[in-house]
Amino acid sequence: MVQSTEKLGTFLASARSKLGMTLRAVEEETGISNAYLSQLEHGKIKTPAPQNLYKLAELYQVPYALLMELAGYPVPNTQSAKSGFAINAFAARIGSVTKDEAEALVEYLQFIRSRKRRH
Amino acid sequence: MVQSTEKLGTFLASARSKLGMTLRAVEEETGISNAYLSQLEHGKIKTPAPQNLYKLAELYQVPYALLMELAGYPVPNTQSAKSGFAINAFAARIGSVTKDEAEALVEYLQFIRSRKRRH
DNA sequence: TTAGCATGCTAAATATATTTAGCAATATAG
DNA sequence: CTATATTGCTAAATATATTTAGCATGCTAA
Repeated sequence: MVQSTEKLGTFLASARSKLGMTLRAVEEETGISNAYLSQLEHGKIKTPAPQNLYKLAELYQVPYALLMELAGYPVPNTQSAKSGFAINAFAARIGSVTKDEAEALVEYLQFIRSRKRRH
Repeated sequence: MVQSTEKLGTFLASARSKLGMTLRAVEEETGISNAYLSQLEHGKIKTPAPQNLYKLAELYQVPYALLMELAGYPVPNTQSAKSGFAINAFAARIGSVTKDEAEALVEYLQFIRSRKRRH
C-alpha cells in the first residue's frame, strides 16, 4: 500500500528528470504547485487527484492508465493493464526505441533469462 | 462542472433505488459511511475517491468507467493508446518482465545508446 | 396509542490533498 | 569574489473528503 505511491513517486521523478524539467517548469505547464509535485515524487501523497495524474501523463508523454495503476487506483478496461503491467512501466521508462535497439534488447533479455535458469 | 457531480449523484441514487437498498445496507457492503453516500447522492462531493466509485460500481452492477466519467475524471483508453506504437510492438515481443529485468534492460539500453553517441 | 427501530440526513470532527510562504543550498552573472 | 537567481524542499495554512454522532421523521409491533 505504501509502496504503490512510492513507485508512483519515483516514476514521476524519473520521467521529469528524463525531460530535464524543473519542478517549477512543470508547475508552469500543469498548474500543479511545485511543492505538491515534490511531495508527490517523495511518496507523501496517498491518493492524488486523477486530474493531476492526467496532466502529468500528458506532459511527460506516458500513459495515463499507467499512472493510475501506479497510484493504486482501479483502472477500467483492465484486461491488458493487469497482465502487461510491468512491461508497460518498463516501456514508459525507456521511451521509444529503434528497431535495432529492440532487437538488441530482446537478445539481451534472453541472455539474462538463460543465465538465471542455469542457477 | 457542478452538474457532472450532480449527474453522478442522481445516477447513484437511482441505481441504489433500483436495487431497493438502504444507505446503511450499502454501507454494510462497501464500507463507505451512509453519511458520505448521502452527500455523494446529493452532489456535495466534488472528487470522490476512485476506490469508492469502484466499490459502488461493483455493488450496483454498473460500469466503473461510467462512474468515472460521471465524476468528471479522465478515463483511460478513451484516448490513451497514443504513446509509442513501436514500444507496444516491442512490448508484445518480449512479454512480461520482472522488475529486475526491467532494470537491467534500461541500463543496457543506456549502454547501447552511449556507445552509439560516441561515434 | 406508544415504544422501539429504521431511514435519510446534516453539523461537527478528523484526515488528507493542495497551496502559500519562505528557507537552505547551489548555480550563475557581473 | 559578491550578489542575485534558481532549485528542491518543508512547515504551516487552507480546502476538501470521509467519518462520527446524533437528530427528525416515519414505520411497525404490541
